[in-house]
Amino acid sequence: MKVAFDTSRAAELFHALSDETRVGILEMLRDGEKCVCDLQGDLDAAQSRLSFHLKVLRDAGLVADRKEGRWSYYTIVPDALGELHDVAVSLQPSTRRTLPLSKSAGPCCG
Amino acid sequence: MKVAFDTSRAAELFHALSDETRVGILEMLRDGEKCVCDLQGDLDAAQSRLSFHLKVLRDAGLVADRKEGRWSYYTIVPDALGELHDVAVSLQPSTRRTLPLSKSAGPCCG
DNA sequence: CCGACGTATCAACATTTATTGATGAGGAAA
DNA sequence: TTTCCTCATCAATAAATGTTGATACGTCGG
Repeated sequence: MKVAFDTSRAAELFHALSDETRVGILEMLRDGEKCVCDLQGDLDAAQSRLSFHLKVLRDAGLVADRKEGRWSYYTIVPDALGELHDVAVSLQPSTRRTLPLSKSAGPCCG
Repeated sequence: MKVAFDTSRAAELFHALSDETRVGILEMLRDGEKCVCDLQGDLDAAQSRLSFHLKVLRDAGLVADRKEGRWSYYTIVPDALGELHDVAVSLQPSTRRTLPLSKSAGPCCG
């Protein structure tokens, strides 16, 4: 039973979220579109720093941006969070698992 | 409505999984306990490298180890994957979200 | 056209993380 | 006891990542 699962894509998603600032950004975007200056206010981050982290999220496909006048608005990409969710589920131990002591004929490394 | 959500814990979990080797380890552990040498065989990793990544996963609480004779057996900690799952769900955009054009009185940065 | 604004990008630097090879600790077999 | 096996840890180095301040680019208001 092959797992519908791309290891490197999974790592890419996790990597994009491996920073507290970036998780904070997603938390804020949870309830709708925000421009950079909104985020800058709530998180306490310099503009270039925020821009950097937004780029990381964008490159991973977790957020999308939209330009309007001089502002950039960011939103969550729901599909990407769907992927994340699927990975979290896929990693859960399978019910049909090798029992700890099933190797009674001797230890591992046969 | 406060989100049951610890940003720094979330980042910690994601960080631990932000590496392809470590995701690969969890994939293998999905179907049961494995000793380091088992992992070493299937993933193609030097022993000290594997030990390093296992430590990262262990420090994040994602795996647990058990010593038996000269072997160390590793297993997934289901609760940690539960946390991961919860975070993935929590990050999904709320249904009650700010509409993109709800700020009709003018752009952001009030 | 000019200056202010919002944002992206860049260069330089600091910090963190990963890899490798060597060493050490504890258990097991002879 | 001696030696081998499995694994953890360390030191050194390499590579990736995050931060800061400066600069550049497009847009808007005057």
